[in-house]
Amino acid sequence: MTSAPRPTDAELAILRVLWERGPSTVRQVFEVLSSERELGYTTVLKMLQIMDEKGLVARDVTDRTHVFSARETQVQTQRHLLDDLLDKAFGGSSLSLVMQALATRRASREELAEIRKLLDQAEGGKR
Amino acid sequence: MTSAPRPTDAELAILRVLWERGPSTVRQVFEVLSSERELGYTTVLKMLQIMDEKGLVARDVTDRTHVFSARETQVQTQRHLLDDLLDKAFGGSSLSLVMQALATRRASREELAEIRKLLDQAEGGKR
DNA sequence: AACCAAGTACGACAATCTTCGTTGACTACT
DNA sequence: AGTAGTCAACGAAGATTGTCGTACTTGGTT
Repeated sequence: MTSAPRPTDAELAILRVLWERGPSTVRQVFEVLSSERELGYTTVLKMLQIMDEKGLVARDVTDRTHVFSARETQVQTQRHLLDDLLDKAFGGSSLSLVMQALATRRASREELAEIRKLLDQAEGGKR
Repeated sequence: MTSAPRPTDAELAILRVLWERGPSTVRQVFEVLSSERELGYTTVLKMLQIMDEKGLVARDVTDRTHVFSARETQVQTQRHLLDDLLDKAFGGSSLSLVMQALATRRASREELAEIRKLLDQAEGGKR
């Protein structure tokens, strides 16, 4: 069996809720999502059914009201998505990816300092 | 008119060729792509027609054999994709994105130095 | 003028994505 | 027992993606 496929945008929105809230019922996911945008309860349900089939989420059927949880951690998924993007759009060059990421100007000064610290560690560990 | 939509995987493969080669005919793109994997000439043609409609590529109709070129530079597209991913999967935190990127791939010491230099510039510009 | 190679356009198709409406089952309360 | 509310399952519809086959067009060569 191949590993779980890349989540779509709508699937990612659901995963975000699962990562934040932890294991949740359809209704709980629906509440969060419907407060952000218009969508129906059954839409979320169907999404979760599909994501279950794909192996993106796990489903606890113990109670009548099923409980869903993300199968991968947010970090694992992030890594996969980044890896994918690296291949598809950056020719595998993590350097240019990082450069672009820093150039978006969305990084605050604190974040930059944080990254610098990380760089120190990375270089230290390489010695 | 909204800006060009996010290119799909197949579209990115074509854009890669256009970025490398510069403005190209369908046949030229087809040659490159079909050497990597099996696909038909008309598939590439159709792809480019769609990408033209979407505004991802420009088309020069002067000659009978049309010439297509990417409307955005590789860097611009990379930035958009990164921005998108940042929103959808990283909660807008470029810090964690960069951390993941650095953790995923073994960056060489030269690359790390390069990134450090970039950091200096970024911080300097913020002052 | 007739023909052929190379090009574009059109339409179709299966697969996937996203969205629901409807139905049937179960629960809890009268 | 009957009824109102909650829930999962099913099926469907419209949009997008990725892939071509076929048909039409045109410019160059006999």
